Amino acid sequence: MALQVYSTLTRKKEPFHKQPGETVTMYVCGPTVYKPSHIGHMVGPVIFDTVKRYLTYLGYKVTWVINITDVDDKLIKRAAELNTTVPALAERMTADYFDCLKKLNVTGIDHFPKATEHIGGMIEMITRLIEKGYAYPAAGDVYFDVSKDPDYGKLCNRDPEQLEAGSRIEVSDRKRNPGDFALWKGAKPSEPKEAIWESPWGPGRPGWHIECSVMASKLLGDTLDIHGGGLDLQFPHHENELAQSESATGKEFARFWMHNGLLKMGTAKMAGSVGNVVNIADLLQRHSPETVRFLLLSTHYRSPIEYSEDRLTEVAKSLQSFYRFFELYERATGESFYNIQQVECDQFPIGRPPDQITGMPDLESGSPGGEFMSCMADDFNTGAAIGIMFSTLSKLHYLGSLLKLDSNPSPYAVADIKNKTRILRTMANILGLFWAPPAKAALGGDDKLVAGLMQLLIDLRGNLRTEAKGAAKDNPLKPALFAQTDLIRKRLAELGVTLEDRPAGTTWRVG
RNA sequence: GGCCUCGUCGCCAAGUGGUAAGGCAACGGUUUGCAAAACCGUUAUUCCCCGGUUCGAAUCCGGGCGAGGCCUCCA
Repeated sequence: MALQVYSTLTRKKEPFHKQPGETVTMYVCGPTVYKPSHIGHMVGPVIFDTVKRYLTYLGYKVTWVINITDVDDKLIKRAAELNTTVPALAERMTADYFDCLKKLNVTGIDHFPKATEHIGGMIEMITRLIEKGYAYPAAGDVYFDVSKDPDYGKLCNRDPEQLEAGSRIEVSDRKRNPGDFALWKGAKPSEPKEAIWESPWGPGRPGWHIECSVMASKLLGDTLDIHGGGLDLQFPHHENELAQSESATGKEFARFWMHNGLLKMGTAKMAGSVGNVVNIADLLQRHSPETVRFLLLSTHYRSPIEYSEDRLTEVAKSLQSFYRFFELYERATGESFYNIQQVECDQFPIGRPPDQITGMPDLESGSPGGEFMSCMADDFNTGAAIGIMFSTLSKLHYLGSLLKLDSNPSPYAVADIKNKTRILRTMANILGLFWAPPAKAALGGDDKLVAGLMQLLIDLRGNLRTEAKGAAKDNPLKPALFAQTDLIRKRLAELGVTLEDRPAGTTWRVG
């Protein structure tokens, strides 16, 4: 099956048709940096990071841009509240955003343009729009005239005439039509001077939508292959971006509009405006970044995801079986799962559709499963792909049992499991999962002293076990010795440490 | 009022015309000194309801009922 991508513009899946050339250009709307990031802000980045990983695996080069909106009403207001400047606040919140991305293993973003660094380009585009008759200045502001754009509303199926019916649109006698939106906002007396720029229409700052149009074309060209963002940005933000850009350039703005579903808190979406946000920094106190990323990828990207502690706990539980396998793998092979080389895909030339990637639905072939690749080719169906990954894990565990990896593996068995585990490693790489071993750190598990003490305890308990197992059946010491070994295990469990007695020796872990 | 989604096992979730993936939970069994982990097996004749199209529908169409998003800032 060749790669199919759902297009918001046509409301259906379409064969992925990029522009000529090997590079895929992708633009995703980023945050307004006035508050620390909440989990909802990470949905898009995690999804599009996975999209990039998959496309890269197929052999495309992907250039991905996320913008940083560092000037806007909310920033001005918030900076005043905190008695700081807009640039200082923006810088701090941008750093927070970057930190969150890094923690969730979102590594593929190539450029983070800032709105304030592209004011000149915005003035140019606004000027061009005025010259072409799509925009008009009005008392220090500049507005886009929606009545001049014949296909305005095509992205969201909006009729400009009906926009008048909606009474929530900002009323302004400067606008010619109710649906007109600001390209440039004249400065108000109360606004700080670091948020004011000179322009042909007087001092002010850009409207919200224009920055994306300008930065996208500046960095990626007039036509994007993929434009992404949250579902809540469809209207008016993306509709207006599209109208501006296509009016200014006369070219198609984006081949594919992809919109991710929103994170919900109970039944309502999580958003600053609703006041039900969960900060990422807080969240990561309770759950690993991997758990969070896994949750975000476990459902289809266009569906809403409900955030809940229970859900995260459940996901964390399901990850355990992967970790158990990684440990088994390391015991058996002496090598870390995290260092495995993925199965390369470079035998598949650029643009070659995934249906030509053959072989491999099971563990017998050396390339990552056709089933997995088919799921990803079907509009990046990560939920189904994760299902395949679980099945693959099961097969590997089963193989591990057959090969007796935990007691006396033959060199053949070790070689076999090493070879087949590469498939799992490859799937994980495409989804951006299992990038680093889970920390034992919670209880000091990474500490050398703790590790030493644990080994001491395990050795002493091992002596007791050996003695108990060697004792005759009717020896009264036998149950007493076992009682001691069980007590040690029980007391450690109370501390959150699990002991596991295996043929080759006892292992321990936190959790 | 307009536009747009969604409703699949106790919970989460794939599947969008060919006879219900996967995870969590639960219950049997193997293994283990006992555990833990792992393995094997069981768990939706049925996909919110009612009609229709079809040889065939969870999937398409019509009508209900229910939940949500956008139309104002929002990832």
